[in-house]
Amino acid sequence: MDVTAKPPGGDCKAVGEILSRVGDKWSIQIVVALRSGPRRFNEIKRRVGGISQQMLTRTLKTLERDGMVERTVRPSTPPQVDYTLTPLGHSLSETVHQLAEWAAAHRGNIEDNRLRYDGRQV
Amino acid sequence: MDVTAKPPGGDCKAVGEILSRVGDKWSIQIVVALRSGPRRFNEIKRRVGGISQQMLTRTLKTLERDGMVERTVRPSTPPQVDYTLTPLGHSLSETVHQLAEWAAAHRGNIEDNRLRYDGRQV
DNA sequence: CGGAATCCTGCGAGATACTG
DNA sequence: CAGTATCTCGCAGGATTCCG
Repeated sequence: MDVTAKPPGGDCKAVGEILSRVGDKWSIQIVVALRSGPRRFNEIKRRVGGISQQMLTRTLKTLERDGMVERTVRPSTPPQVDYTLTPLGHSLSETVHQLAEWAAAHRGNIEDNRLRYDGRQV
Repeated sequence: MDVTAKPPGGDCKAVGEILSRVGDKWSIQIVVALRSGPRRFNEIKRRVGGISQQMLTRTLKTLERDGMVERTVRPSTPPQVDYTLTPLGHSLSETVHQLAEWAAAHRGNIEDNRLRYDGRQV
């Protein structure tokens, strides 16, 4: 079967793929950190907070691979690298923003449900 | 600092929470499987496809805890259990649908980017 | 049929140290 | 400053078996 085709119900798998791509621990936070403009490596690290440089490097590379961010090296001493959100990255951040609003709107509700559930179960 | 308070920029963390909650391998697929109405355990298992009953049980329980699905036991022989999407679950599925559309719209783009990136790097 | 309990594995992810 | 290389560990998630 051709994967490039778009079967009627096949999108669910695509969503799953996107979600696992973007649903990892850092991708979204990095994208959000880049919304306001180009940032340098350690600048992002500081803004995200709690991320190891290992994961930052890794995640940035994946995001770059997917065309979400663009990496620009300026050969100076010390070397300076800027990361910028591409249009695709921006459009993702917009979409994620929807989810963010949903999350903000229902967070209390969910926590409430959890407390009730846990209260019952113990 | 009070975590229950809602600081202006604090939503990003909430999103992260929701994403890691919902961004796991199965939650979304289960929610989607339940959109069309109540389903029984093995029915869901069949519809989702590829999930172990272990993970199905686990994920359903978490979704129930968060108030996304409701579990209804009908004491018959053999026992019959129905899972239904709550209003909260439905609203989630709506929101996720947005993401699904984004995914569907940009999937080709992303794959393209990957191929190009991989081609360059080798 | 719908689970619970148990065991096992790989990968996500952190910490640390080294390089250019 | 901006990475790369290792090492390690926890946990998501799979397979299998047992229970009511």
